[in-house]
Amino acid sequence: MRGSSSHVLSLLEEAENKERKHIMVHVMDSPGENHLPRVYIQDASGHEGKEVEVQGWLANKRSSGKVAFLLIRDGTGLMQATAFDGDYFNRDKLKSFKAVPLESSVIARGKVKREERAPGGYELELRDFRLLHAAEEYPIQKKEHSVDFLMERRHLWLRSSSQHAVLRVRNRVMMTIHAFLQERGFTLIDSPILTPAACEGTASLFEVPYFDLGHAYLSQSGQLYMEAAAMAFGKVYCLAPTFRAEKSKTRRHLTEFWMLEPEVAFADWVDNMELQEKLVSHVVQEVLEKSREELETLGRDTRLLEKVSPPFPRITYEEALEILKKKEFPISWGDDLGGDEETAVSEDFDRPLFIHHYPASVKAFYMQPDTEKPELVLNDDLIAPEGYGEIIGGSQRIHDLALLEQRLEEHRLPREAFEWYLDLRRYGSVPHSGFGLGIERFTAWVCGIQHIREAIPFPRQIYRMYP
RNA sequence: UCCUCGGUAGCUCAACGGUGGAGCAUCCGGCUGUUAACCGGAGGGUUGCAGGUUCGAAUCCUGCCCGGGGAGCCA
Repeated sequence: MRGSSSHVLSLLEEAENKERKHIMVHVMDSPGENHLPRVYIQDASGHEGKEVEVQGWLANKRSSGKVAFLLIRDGTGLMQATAFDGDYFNRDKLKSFKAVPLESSVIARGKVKREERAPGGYELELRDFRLLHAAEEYPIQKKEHSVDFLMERRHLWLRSSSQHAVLRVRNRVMMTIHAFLQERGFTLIDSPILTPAACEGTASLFEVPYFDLGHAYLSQSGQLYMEAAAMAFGKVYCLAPTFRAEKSKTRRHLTEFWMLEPEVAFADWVDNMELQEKLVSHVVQEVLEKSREELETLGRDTRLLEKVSPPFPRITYEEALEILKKKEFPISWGDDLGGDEETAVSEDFDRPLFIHHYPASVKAFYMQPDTEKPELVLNDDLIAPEGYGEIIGGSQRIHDLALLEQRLEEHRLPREAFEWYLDLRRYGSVPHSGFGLGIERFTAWVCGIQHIREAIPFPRQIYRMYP
């Protein structure tokens, strides 16, 4: 592989001739000619003093007359490659690095060296550099952009360190949830995406044509199916996309988002809250421990996250009203709590806050009323601190057939569509409870980002379907 | 659907009734340890669209289009 630096130069000349468009070169030489171990950047420290090959993209570059710095990104990390005027590169050839466009795909070979001045503590002393594909001028620059500009280029924005960090945390959240529930005997049961009718009857639904049966609707919750599954498997959950055709235009809403929905048979509303606080605490602590680097990249102040451990403070809806009245909110019994109200109440607490026992009139038809005060239901909302709002909504479900029938009528829901659901109350009905956790809201809170659209790889919003 | 803010160079913004500028990006040149590197030079504009007021409009008025933030709804 000697003479490879002239290889760079020739490629660049070729690029100039073609006005730097779409240069593809063969990467693999005849096997065995240069058999360097291909190393991922996150593992580079284990190869100190050895010659390795790194495959990636050019994230940034700097140079002076006799030294060039090439910052390479490979998905696992960032590594600086250095080239000097010396044995492997002369001054002219160093100059040619300046012409390699950002985000070009490259293969770099050299010796791994410990270097305090390099980002990450290690750098690659470059001996050979290959341009796999010379990028066109990269639209996302090193200085700031508007969110709109970046969202139009979401497919490229994913490469930036902040977005990379958020989605790595999301990955950690998802995997930790699965592990937590699996270890506790839960079975993953996938709910259908195409459904025949509204689960809760209130929110608007996305409608899709469905052969001779007319229309299907994209699922807005897997809960009713989870209730069926809980009667078969005891402890179940789904973690799946959810669709809401509401014209919500806020930082807390997406039209397509992912929701975790556990459901447990023989569990009451208190068991339900205990499961929620254990799950939330465990996931937060796992992210703090195993995704610390990502949180640092995001500049997340983790002091409040460190405090997230059971038990969470619990107040009733009526106690929440008292707090709001002291803060001079114009609210009266029977009103639902909006985002501003939730934030105002949660400000008094330094941990996630349960608000339970809401008026039945503002909640879904399937929620179990309190025996003493039947105008209240055995539900809970979990409000994240720092203004991130509701991340969980949960409740004990109605197990009595007659009561559920009555509720369907009151909510004017088509009974036919719910016959199967009523069956669950005909054949061995039991008290049972469950909840829904919004993955993007949770991830946004843990990451400390302002808008949940960055917490999903390709957000769907009312005015955005691209890319 | 409602409230509110905005649309000027490739990007982020300034100019707020009197000849459209800056930083970054791009191109050219310089620099031996850079960290969103730095220094010098060059090119780059139908000010979202349509109409109106005015001697004169990016700027004021009307309508439309597009987007941001928020409300409602909820995860």
